[in-house]
Amino acid sequence: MEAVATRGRPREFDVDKALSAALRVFWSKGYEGASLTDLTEAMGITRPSLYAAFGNKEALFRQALDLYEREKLAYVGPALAQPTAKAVARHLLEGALANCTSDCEPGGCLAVISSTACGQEAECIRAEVLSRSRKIHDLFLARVTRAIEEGDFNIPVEAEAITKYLTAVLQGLAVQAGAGSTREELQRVVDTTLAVWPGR
Amino acid sequence: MEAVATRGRPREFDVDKALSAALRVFWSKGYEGASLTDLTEAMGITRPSLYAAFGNKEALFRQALDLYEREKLAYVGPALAQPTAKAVARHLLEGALANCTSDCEPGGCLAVISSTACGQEAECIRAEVLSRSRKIHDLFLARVTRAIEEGDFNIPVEAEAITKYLTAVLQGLAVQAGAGSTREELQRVVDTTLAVWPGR
DNA sequence: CTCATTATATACCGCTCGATATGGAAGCAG
DNA sequence: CTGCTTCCATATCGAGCGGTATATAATGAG
Repeated sequence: MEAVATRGRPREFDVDKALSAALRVFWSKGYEGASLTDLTEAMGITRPSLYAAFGNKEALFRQALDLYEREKLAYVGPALAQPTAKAVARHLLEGALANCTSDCEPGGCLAVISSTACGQEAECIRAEVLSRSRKIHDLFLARVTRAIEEGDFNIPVEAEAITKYLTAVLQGLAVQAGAGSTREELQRVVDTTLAVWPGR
Repeated sequence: MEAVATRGRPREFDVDKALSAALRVFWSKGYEGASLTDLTEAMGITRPSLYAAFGNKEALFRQALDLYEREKLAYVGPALAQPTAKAVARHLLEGALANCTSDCEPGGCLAVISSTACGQEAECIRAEVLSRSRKIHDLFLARVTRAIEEGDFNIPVEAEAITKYLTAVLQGLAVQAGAGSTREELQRVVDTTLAVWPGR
């Protein structure tokens, strides 16, 4: 894609590692809460290096968001491939729980953190995150629609309603994880959600 | 409580109305997202007047939080006084829904917005909000404990688990309301939660 | 009236923000 | 080696932040 420079001084840092470090900062502090000083210190590089490699703060965030979707939200695809609605729900809940309560990563969910209101500087960031969340929502909605046709539910449900219901639980998990709840406590929330799940 | 000044120039603005306006700004932009310029413009007063009347930005936020609890979270008390766990849940869900999707108020929940991660300037604000949230949580937990003793559930449940489960749904409602979901969509989430509720 | 007291209005403070200009160090082509 | 390119380090930019000093206007006490 991008031509490798054959001349000039080579980079002294690993772009992937730096982006990973930036992701962790955004994840724990949000877009506006993460200052360039926070970012450069965590990434181990200087400001000009950051701007040369990633463009600016907003572009860096988008690339961090790409990384987040690619690595941390990888569980969504296999979860949607489960054979029943309840199995889908279980995999989504367990995946979100693992993602939100990792020992070596920040608590909570980057998307939930970044989509809560903040200053107007972050409005376009908010829009970007909401747009990406909607895409995942639509995939989930299609899966639930199929599950209804396949008779996975034992009560009458609307696809949109059950989709947004489980999304709400997942978002609540993220909020509580960010607020400091332990994995054991959140595991019980997951178990409860599955215990009341209306179908197979 | 406070002695009325008998001398000096009288105030030209209504303190309660100004605080109400400040609450709306914090509610829609969060603590750090709300600048003093945003606040003073919405309140219709100047900076020195704000500092004379409320102390500083943090003190203003705490007073706005008091107002929020007193007026916008007033539904919690009556909800917990309902006779069955399901009625409690219904009143909490409907109250939260009304609070999060009012036509004349910002979307979402001030507590959820303020407890999501941001810069370190807001750390003590976060702690304050989390502390207050825990108090409400404890009231709710005690009510659920009583409901279990009274046989309101038709599956085996732990009080802490069901409490945090419903809290998660409520928080998810707030996140979705802040993200722009309509009241009709969120009403269906409420209905779904009640439809799968395990007991009376 | 005068005087003390309090509120408002304007301008400004130091600080941090995101973003850059500048100069030198490090590499490859010839 | 020279010449060119790219990266790193330092210092700095203008803007906005929370907060305030100062001066003026408006009231009641005497």
